[in-house]
Amino acid sequence: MSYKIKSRIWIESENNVLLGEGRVQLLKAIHTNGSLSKAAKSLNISYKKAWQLLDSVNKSAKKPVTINSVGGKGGGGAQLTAYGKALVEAFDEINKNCWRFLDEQLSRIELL
Amino acid sequence: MSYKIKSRIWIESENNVLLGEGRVQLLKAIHTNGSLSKAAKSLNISYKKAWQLLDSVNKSAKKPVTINSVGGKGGGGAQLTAYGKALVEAFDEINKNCWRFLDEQLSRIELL
DNA sequence: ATTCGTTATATTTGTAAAAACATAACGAAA
DNA sequence: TTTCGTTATGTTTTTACAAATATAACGAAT
Repeated sequence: MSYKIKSRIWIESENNVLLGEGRVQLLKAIHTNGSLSKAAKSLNISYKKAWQLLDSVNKSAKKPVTINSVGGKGGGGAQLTAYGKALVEAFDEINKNCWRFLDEQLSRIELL
Repeated sequence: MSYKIKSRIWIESENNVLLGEGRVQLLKAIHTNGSLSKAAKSLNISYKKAWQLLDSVNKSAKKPVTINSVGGKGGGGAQLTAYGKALVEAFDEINKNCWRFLDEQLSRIELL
């Protein structure tokens, strides 16, 4: 067969994106790095892009996904809320389930 | 809830895309229009882009997906092969199944 | 009060993808 | 043999998006 099926999923609210793969990756990087700027560096994206993504997520979420602090020792930082962590986990699980589902669907096709 | 989950799926072979939503849409338009140029017009894309897409599909498919004829009465035309039709149907079905599956997955999430 | 690495934001520059434009080749039919 | 609307392809222009650059504001700790 040798064909592969791929997918991209995302969750929207009123034509604003809440979560997608990039956003989830960013939230994970924030969690492990403790700041948005370090998270951006770790993903090789500009701080600005990271900030825009995070801002967009926080705006379309029902509750805050991160707590951002500015100034102070170390300059500040950002950390995931419990809600944010739960969202990340939920998204990842749906995504994995989707992959499994699609692989199974593809294997039924005899034409390829 | 009011959140919606969306997806994009595609089938690849050795990092070339065989089918995706745009390609399938194009194949359908070829089938209903009888020519690539008319199909492109109906989709509001340039002929060149349509040709490149179709070429890519035919190159990564095991068997021809369209039969293209150049010259002659009416200038020529393009039509789907039986194999092409079968691929389109298979893709559409997987896609619909995926939508159903994802909606069902989303409905399990209580956080949203 | 100075320092520091952040968050937050605006502005400019660069780049890759898309669109637009142009044109050759084709071949059945009149 | 001329005509026609195609397929097939190259070239240029435009546009959208990402990247780069710059800078203000912040506030706990020293």
